[in-house]
Amino acid sequence: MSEEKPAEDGVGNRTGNEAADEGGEAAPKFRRRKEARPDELLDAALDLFVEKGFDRTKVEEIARRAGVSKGAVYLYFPSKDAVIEALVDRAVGTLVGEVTERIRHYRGDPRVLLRQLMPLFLARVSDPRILAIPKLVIREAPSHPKLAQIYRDRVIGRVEPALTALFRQGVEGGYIRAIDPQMAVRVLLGPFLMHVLLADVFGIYPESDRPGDLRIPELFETHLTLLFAGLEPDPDPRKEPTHG
Amino acid sequence: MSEEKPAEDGVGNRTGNEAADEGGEAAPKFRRRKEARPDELLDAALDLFVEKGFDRTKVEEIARRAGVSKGAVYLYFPSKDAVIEALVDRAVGTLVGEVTERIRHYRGDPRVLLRQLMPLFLARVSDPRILAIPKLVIREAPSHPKLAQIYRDRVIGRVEPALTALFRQGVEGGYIRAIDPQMAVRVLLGPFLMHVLLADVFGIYPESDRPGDLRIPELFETHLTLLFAGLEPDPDPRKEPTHG
Amino acid sequence: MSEEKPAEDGVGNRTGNEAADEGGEAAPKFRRRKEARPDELLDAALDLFVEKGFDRTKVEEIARRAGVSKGAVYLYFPSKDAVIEALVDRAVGTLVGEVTERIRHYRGDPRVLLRQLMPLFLARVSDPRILAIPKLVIREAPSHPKLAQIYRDRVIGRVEPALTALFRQGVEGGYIRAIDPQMAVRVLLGPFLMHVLLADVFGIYPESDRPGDLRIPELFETHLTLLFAGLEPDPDPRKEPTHG
Amino acid sequence: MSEEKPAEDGVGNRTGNEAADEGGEAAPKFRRRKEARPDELLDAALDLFVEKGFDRTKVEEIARRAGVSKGAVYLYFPSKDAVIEALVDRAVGTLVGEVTERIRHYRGDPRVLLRQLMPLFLARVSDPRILAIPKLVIREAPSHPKLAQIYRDRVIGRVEPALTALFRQGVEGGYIRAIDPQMAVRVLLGPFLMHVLLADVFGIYPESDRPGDLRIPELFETHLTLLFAGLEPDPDPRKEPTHG
DNA sequence: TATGAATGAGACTTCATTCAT
DNA sequence: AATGAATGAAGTCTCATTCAT
Repeated sequence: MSEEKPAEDGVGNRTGNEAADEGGEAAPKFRRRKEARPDELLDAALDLFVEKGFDRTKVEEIARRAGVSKGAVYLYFPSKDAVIEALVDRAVGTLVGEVTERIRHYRGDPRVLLRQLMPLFLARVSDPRILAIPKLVIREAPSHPKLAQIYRDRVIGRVEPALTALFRQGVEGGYIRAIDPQMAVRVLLGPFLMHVLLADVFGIYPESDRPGDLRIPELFETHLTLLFAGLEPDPDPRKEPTHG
Repeated sequence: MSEEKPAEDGVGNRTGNEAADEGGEAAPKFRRRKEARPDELLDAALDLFVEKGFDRTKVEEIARRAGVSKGAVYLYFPSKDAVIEALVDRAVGTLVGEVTERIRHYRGDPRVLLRQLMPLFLARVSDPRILAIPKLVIREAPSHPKLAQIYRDRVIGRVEPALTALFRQGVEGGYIRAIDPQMAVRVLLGPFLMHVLLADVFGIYPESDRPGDLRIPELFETHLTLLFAGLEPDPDPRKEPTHG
Repeated sequence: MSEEKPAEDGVGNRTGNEAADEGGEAAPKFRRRKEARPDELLDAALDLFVEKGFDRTKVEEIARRAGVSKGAVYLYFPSKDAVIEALVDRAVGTLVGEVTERIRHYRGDPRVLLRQLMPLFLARVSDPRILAIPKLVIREAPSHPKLAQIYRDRVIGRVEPALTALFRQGVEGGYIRAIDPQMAVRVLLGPFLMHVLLADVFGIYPESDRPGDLRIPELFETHLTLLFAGLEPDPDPRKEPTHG
Repeated sequence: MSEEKPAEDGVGNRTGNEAADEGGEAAPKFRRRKEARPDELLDAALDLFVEKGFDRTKVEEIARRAGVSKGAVYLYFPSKDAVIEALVDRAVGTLVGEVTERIRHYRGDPRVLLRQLMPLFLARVSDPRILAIPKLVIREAPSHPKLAQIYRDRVIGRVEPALTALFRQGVEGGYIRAIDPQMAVRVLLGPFLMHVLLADVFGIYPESDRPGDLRIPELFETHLTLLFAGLEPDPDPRKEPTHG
């Protein structure tokens, strides 16, 4: 898997050129940054949408945070709706293609692949700017079906089937317990969603030395330990304990 | 646990008296229903908020759906904000007290208690009107911190610590594998959240004969099988407890 | 002049039967007070109109202060506008007839008559409930021309010409200095208006031991001393001082 | 006293640039007049407030009269209340400082100074736009205490004490009759107030060739003649006439 | 390309008035 | 006669979008 390719899981690829602005090349003092403008606007919009929601964010605020005038927004985007759509569009831009391909072609114990993919996923989940996109989509989807559609078409609709297939072949190959592959995907990903929303929506964080610390690695550890142990094929069905 | 007590888990207690109204007579015009009005309005508002979001729902729409005029809404609620707050307030009204108490006082293998509570939780999760509330809170929390606060104070803030304690004593008693109790709560509940949001936000349902079927029981089955097996203490340490 | 006749100058004749209500006669405990209702409503309305202005006073407030329901107001008055009109109408009811007649028929030094009328006028000006009416009219006249009309037709339009005539005959008879009679009326009455508005609008009261004391008698004393001395016919025109 | 300084008595300083606008060119459409807009709006608002009262004037009317759209009002004022406050604020802007200082430092017969100030005061009282402000304040004070406060702090609260002091030193210096200085201020100013309100509220004007003529000079003449004669120190107490 | 003044549809909220009870 | 729930017109204020400069 190519780690050097930026944002290949399509969750986010912020330009991150804030510091580079007047950077390397010629860089005249008042250089126009035509090409950067849309990205700066999207960055500003993302912050605000996450913070206050789409409807409560004014176009002027986006402009102000991006350092341009209200009218300038309309030079780059035909409407406010177009901004949020472009936002999600940009984030899922380079897409998850490579990873899903890798998952789809894998044959063997799913746990082995999942363990390999772990650092990548961990990195994604730990980056607030990347997490912002699905959180935004979840929140605004009802009023912006297009967002849900984009995200589904380009991210979830690809990852979910791939993971489902991964579990299915794992079951069929006898590598893991015989479970419903589709449901297993929910089990695999759900805890992270819960973890993030608990913190984001309700401010409920795990106990930690550092305030606001999500302790993502601990979640990974706990979750994968449980899941991987649970996935172990039953060596002797008669011995299986029945709880409750 | 008293199943006859309505809505004791505080997730929702809709009046459900739409048909009852003033009893058996001849449907008394459209006046003098002071008692029922607030609930009718909240029902209407819930539908609309879930469907289109708070900001996109007009007060007049709420009124129209409840069969009254715009002004009537303000006879019962001082503002539009008050409506959504009352909505969540009503839903968490009778509260989760009993269940959390039961969880908190339990001693033994957590899996046994969780299995017992399963039907109750399953019923909750399967009722769209009950699920609507947390979905609403998740969506509107950033613009209505009060909602998040109510839900945290009355529901999550009680359930989460109780479950954490449940796992903790399970670990300490040697009934289950030594995992981080807080993270285990995310693992326990996350899959349901993921399942519901996948369907709600992206329209991604598990394959099923019936369209729109969430197949909650299958999720339960898969999730608990994996989780319970995963929780099994490591057989090696000879210390293995006897479940059930 | 008959001092026993109440409110014959038409500035106000509040019922003042609040205490007498359950008074003298049979007085059953829950006696309906049909006839008193309108007056009670007007009393309540007057208080509120003076306090907050007509537009800012709600019909329900009037009703509440009068101890009845909102709907009851409409049993006695066809509209909110009708209330304020009835208010002024009632106040100018018994009218200024007698006094104006007396003024109109007087012949001689105006100062003599004015001195005689002083106690009556002083009583009027010192009663807040009576003063409330002209203050109300002044304030609401632009939006309720009818009020101004009533007050002009029944009070000012009678008093002003009478006083003008009084001064005119005083001048013609050589009793007082040759001044413009119409303007003299402004000079006669203006200081009281100024005094009252200064206190009412700006809270500017004369220095006094008692806070909120208008010290009306002192104003009378000062004003009449100056005016009466000023009215003295010039004994010797050559002696007249030239100031500035 | 510097007559060339505009509006130094703080009663009004309308811009009066209606015709000037952007200078002599071709009337630049209806845009880009940021500078003038607030004053235009205030002018429009003043007219309407005086005509119909604050509560009965719609923001859209103010806008229309100023030749802009409803929303434009909110570019310059945060609320409708702010408009009326700015109105009074503007009017009392440059303030009465100079005049009050002059009054306060004067020593001698008050009548001499008052006679000198007469043209100034006459000019103020004769200008409808200036008179509009106190009339507005009187009317709206109960619902907008801030207005009364501004006007009291900046105008009346300065002029009244100054005039009181003027009379007091006049009495102490033996220049005028021994009267209560505070009450004398009411006597001095009241007739003008009465005159103006009589015309404004009730449409009662002095007889004149020109309809709507206030005949202010005649009022001045009559009032000052009476007042100044009345203020003359009693040359021989025994000779004082006792009327009534 | 960029600005920001201006627009005006539309939302929330108020409250005089009605009317079934 | 009295109530107070209900109505809906009307008003204040917001903000996405336009466009002259």
